Amino acid sequence: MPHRRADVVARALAVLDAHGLADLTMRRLAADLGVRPSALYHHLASKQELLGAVADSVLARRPPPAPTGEWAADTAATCAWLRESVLAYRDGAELVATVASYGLGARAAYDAVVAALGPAGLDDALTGTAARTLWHFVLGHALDEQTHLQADSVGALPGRDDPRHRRPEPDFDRGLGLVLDGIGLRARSHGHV
Amino acid sequence: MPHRRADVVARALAVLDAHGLADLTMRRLAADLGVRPSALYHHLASKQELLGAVADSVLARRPPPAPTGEWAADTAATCAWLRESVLAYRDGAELVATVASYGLGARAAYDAVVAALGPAGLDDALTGTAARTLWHFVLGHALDEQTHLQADSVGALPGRDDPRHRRPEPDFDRGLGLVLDGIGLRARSHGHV
DNA sequence: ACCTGAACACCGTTCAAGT
DNA sequence: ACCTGAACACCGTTCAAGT
Repeated sequence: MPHRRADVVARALAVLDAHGLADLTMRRLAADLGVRPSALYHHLASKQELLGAVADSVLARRPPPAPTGEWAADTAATCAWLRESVLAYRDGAELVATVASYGLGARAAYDAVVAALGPAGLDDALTGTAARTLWHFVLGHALDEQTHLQADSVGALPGRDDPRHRRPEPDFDRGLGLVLDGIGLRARSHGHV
Repeated sequence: MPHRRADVVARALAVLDAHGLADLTMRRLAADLGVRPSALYHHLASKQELLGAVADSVLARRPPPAPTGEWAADTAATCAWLRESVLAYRDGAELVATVASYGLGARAAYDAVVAALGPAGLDDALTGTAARTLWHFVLGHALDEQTHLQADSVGALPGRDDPRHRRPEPDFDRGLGLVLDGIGLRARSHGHV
């Protein structure tokens, strides 16, 4: 039975999650679909386009939270959504960060951060700066976790190396709080609430 | 004349700067040195090791600024140094970010950020969180510039697309200020000075 | 010590041709 | 429309052998 573009992208997502970004090759994906590599180019123009579509699938698994108008809570919720979305798939953070930095996808997710930030009342340029700062923080942090770099080895204050402690949310929340407070100092209504 | 490891790494840095990270392959580097690809493995165990060494070369071009004890000024200066270091070579940000996230190098640079932050008096865990937040901000921001994504297209508030405006330092400085202020709220002496 | 030669197991992409 | 077959121009790495 013939495949459609959506089948190819869905299968690519499965390969990503099962084997990682390094093993998500056009040839392996083709083999997985029971087809020759050249057949993929009937559905997609390039591997770049495939990666963009897969990244968008990762981010479409769950929709971003609907804004309530409280910028700090909305922004925190949107960042948490982005984090959870990329952590839900193997190498999700690396994929989304790469795709976004080459402008191949993930636009809706970035726009969701900008939208959440809106009611803070920053001027356009500063809103963009704040959104990019949050974007890099969330993806960089998730990337550290997923390449696991066991989190504190990029990390590692000399002398602090407990073997297996998850250090899960607290580190993310504290870092996010840092940035949100910095934004809060510049928001229309000082003190981010 | 035979080569030494340092020659190989120096040549790799030249290839990086002239042709970009995608073209920095073992085969191309070997050809550039007038040698067969297999000869490189006499000097380096793997391409990963090469990339780690090249990243360290990028960061060794200039030493990080010496701390003065004023954490906010020192941290800003160290971030500026990191930014300038990676921007000084083609694809420098991508290289350093990748190498760091896989734990292959760039440790001294990260430690310099931690050291600058020291006098802020945060506890160890929060110092690490703050340092990683800054690290991701600086490299993510530089990456956006270098993949030029023309800066505001990860970016692009809908309706704001002037064609060719550099938007150089201000955006970086404002983003950095955001994070530094967030850190300042948690520093021993509130208000980051 | 430093390198060659030859191989292994891969890549992304194009394009004429089949059905 | 969807795919095959065959090719092109590449990858990183290993290993026996040369000097």
